[in-house]
This record gives sequence, C-alpha cells and structure tokens, in this order.
Amino acid sequence: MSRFPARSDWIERAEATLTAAGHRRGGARRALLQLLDEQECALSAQEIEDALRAQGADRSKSATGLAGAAAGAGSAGARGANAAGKGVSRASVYRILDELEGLRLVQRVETGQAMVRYERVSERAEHHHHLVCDECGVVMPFSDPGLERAIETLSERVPMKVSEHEIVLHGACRDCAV
Amino acid sequence: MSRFPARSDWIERAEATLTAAGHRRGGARRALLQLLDEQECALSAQEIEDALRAQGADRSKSATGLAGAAAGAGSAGARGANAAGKGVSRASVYRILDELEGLRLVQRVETGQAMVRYERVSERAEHHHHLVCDECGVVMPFSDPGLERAIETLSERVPMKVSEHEIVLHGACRDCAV
DNA sequence: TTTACTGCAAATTATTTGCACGGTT
DNA sequence: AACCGTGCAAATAATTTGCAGTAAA
Repeated sequence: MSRFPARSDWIERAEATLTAAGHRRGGARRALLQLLDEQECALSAQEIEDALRAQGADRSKSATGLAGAAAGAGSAGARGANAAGKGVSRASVYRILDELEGLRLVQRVETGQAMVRYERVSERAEHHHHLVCDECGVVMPFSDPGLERAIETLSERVPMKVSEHEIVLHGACRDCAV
Repeated sequence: MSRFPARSDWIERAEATLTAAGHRRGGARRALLQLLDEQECALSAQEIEDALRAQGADRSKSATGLAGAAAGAGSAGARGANAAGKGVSRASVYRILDELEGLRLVQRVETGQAMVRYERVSERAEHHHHLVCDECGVVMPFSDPGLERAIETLSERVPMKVSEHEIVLHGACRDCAV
C-alpha cells in the first residue's frame, strides 16, 4: 500500500517547468498531473474529467474505469485530486492540458476519434506510438526501434525541420477481429 | 473504358464503386470527385467548399492556390462542377466525403489542426504520408519505402489486425524555419 | 496584497442531421 | 414515377473564453 508513490520524474519535471514558467500550483493542475502520470496511454479530455470527478467523489476507489472502455490504462490508486473531492472543471482540464502541451510536458494524440487525446511526454525514451481499434475504439501503445530509426533517417531528407512525429496504426484489435 | 484522358483512374473507379453501391451521380458529388482528383495532397472540408464555390463563380480560373495542385482546372478540369456554378453546400461536402471514406475512396488525414483533411486514396501505390508545418500550417506529402517496410514488418508483431496507418511529421517548413 | 488558478456558463467552431425540393434513372 | 442527392438551416459535440470568486506566493 504505497501511500506516496515516489513522485515520478515526470511530475517533478513538470512542476519545476511550470514554476520556472511563472506558474503557481493549483489543486486542479496537481490532480491532472497526477492522473496523467499514472496513465499508460493517452486519455481524452472527457475521460480525464470523468476520472478526476470520480476520484473526487470516491477517493478510495481506483478510479480507472475509464481505461477499460477506451484505453487499457491501468492506474494505481489515485490520491492527488483536490482535497475537497469535487473534481476538476472541463475548462480547467482543457486549459491545463493546453498549457502543458505548450511546455512540451504533454502531447496530443490524434486517433481519428472525433476528439483529441493527451498523454504525458516522458524524457526517458519511452517514446511510443498508437494502435487504434476502429471497432471498439480501444487505444494502446506500442514502440519499435526500427521504426524510430527509419523516422530519424527520413527526417534528415525531408524539406522541413522535423520536431515531432506521430504514428497511428488503425485496424481491429484481437477481441474485435473475427 | 473511357475516351476522356482527363478522367483519371481514380475517378472512374470511384464512380464505378459508387454505382455498384447503388448511388446515382449528382452534380455535387461529381464536382467533389473532380476536385479531389486534382489535388496532390489533403484538403480540409473548408478548403473544398471554398474551392468548389470559387469554381462555380469563375470556372475559367484554376481553383485558388490550394495545395499547389491547381493544374489543369482549365479545359479538362472544371468540366465536372455543377453547371449552375453555385458551389456545393457544406453539408454535401461532409456527406459525400463520409460516403467516399466508407468506400475507401478517400481517407482522412489528421494533422492536428483542429479540422480533418481528406484526400483521395490511389490504388497505385502512391501511398504517402504528411509533413505539417506547425508555424504556417502548410501540409505536404512525402513517401519513404524504408518507412513503409518498417511499418509492414511491425504490423505483423502487433496485437492487432492492422488495416491502415498514418504518419505525420511536425516541424517547421523551410520558409518558417529561421 | 498581488496575481495566478478555477469553476461556471455562455460562446465558438467543426461537423451532423431533418426536411423539402430538384435531379437522375 | 420512384428515389437518391442536395441545399438550407437548425442541431450537436468538442473545445474556448469571459468573468468573478478563491487561493498561492
């Protein structure tokens, strides 16, 4: 029963970066950082809002029902929500996400599902991409060194100063594939 | 078997497929097919609507410098637009695009620009991906055999029956890169 | 105290849908 | 004539913004 799972590198870096950028530390932001850090894959704003609300309502429960439906992200218990237990407003979710994206702490993931997903950007090359099941909508991560290598080489030959790349494979997951 | 060199394979295939699917041939659809076929890269619904409206208003002029594929809108080109010259309604643009996507004649391209782009799906392996300049928003195509090979190999090892893949490189184009 | 952080609700923007009419087969 | 295709306008859904109260530093 770890009550204080060592503040991950990411959270530390995030808070440091935010502070450096002249920001204070509000409850909503902290809850969001905590949640994103626990995730294994990208979440949509809606999922984030729901998860935070759930945490607020019942903080002893592992508020990870969201992952079941959309992403297979299993998080440990959640504790970081705002002490009051009210959840975070949608506006704040978007605002914070936008802010974090600007600081390169979070990145958008376009899965062709009518809404954008967001996930933390890890410094330690845990760089990964996504598989999207067009049937059930599940989103899962994958990574492949060969692919990264190909992208890197390619980036040199292209008429652009490449800073990011996103790869999404669409198809049918095992459960959906006949 | 056609006698009009202007009608590309794609348009023929598209119309055949649409007919097979039990559709008639309205003016809006034809204009849209024609436009998409002329493009070299993905267009947004807005761009499509504007282009078609422009064509409708002044059919002797090539469709406003869109993706640079303004070629041949003259004699052979504009012939497809609705004779009246009124353009195509937004609703139709979306409806037709959706229809074409379902028939795999067109594919969506997510460039992280708040709207989806669409482009024709060519049968002849002209398979390509996209470069997006985050500064000016320009979108250009690129293709790389090595990358495709890597994707193909990878698709076998992943827990999903992959049917499509999308790769987007973000960065600064030559004009925007300082 | 100062100024950022938040929530709430109204405002936007891209995309979709209902309905009636005109066009294609 | 039978029905699909299309335009128009209203309806949605996701995301953004204005404003006022709350809370870090």
